[in-house]
Amino acid sequence: MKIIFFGTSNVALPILEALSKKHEIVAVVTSPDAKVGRKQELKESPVSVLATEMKLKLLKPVKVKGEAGFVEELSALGADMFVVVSYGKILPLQVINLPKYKTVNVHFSPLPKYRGPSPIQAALQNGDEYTGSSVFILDEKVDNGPLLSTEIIKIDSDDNYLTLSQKLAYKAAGSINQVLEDYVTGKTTPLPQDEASATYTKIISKTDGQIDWNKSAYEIYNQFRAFFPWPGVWTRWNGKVLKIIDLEPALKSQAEPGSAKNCGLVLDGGKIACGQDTFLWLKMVQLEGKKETLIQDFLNGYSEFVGSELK
RNA sequence: CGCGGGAUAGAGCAAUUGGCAGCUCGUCAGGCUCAUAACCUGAAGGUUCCCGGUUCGAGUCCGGGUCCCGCAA
Repeated sequence: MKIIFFGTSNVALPILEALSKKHEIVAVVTSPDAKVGRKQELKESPVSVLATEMKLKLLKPVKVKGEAGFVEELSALGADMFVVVSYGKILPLQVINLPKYKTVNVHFSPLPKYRGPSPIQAALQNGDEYTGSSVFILDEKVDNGPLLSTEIIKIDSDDNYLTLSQKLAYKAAGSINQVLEDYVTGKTTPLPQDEASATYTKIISKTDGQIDWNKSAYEIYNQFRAFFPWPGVWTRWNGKVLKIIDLEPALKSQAEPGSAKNCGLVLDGGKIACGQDTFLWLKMVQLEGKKETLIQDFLNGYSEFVGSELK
């Protein structure tokens, strides 16, 4: 089958590789190179790097809709199916319906749960034990089309965005060819999603990383897992931003009933009082303008840290 | 030239108007202890990022350079 692959981030990579083993990838569409970092250097997307390595035809439209001649170019490639994984842009119907077998999307949640741009983060942040990946046929609404397959995987208690997205990506890559084959041969019937149980996620922004110390240590830990490595979690100390690079909820036996009235209070050893009489240990932090620092070193340098309050 | 913070002992940080470069931890030696990441005593460890300037005297003031980081994007 001739396939055009749409993808941008790391999670798309294993699936592109898997597809290329069974099918002819006539083109890869990815987001344009973006300026990144303090020096504003242009950086190509992970999918762009892989596609270049694989010597695949690469397209980087700024806009899918408005770009002159883009739809015609796609059409001319004569693909049988489009496959979309974490592309980052919404495709118009005009594009979706071009190929014979339409456009298939891999979404990293058990749809209709967690539709939208941050399903992996949402599962972690909510402390879910299970999540999954879904393959469905795109329609005009976001993550709304009929399902071809859903796979469930367990979330480990120490999984973060990085590890979980890897697991999901490889799991999906392992079955994608079978799912597509069953689809084109008519072995599976696309199943409409249950609209009533749909939930939605939103785009993650930097401000989502700010810690609310009134939440329990476990909620904060889940926030930390969900936003690792980006945007990370942070708080304020002495009016400065303090990034929390690593943290760990304290065991119940380390709790000190009654002392958690001041949420955000720093106790000995870098233990922080959180909501619901819980505590967490800071393990590595970074003050704005400074480097990442082990909490022991940080405490050695800033003797006034213990007893102060994080906001 | 987008905005801003920083570079001082192995690590993390101080150092007042320019005046012998300190603190906590670590390291080493000794002591105490059944024992310990505990406690006591002592020691080693510095080209204060680099180059130049001002000064009797510069970590500190001035000029230039290198590197690191936060924000924004």
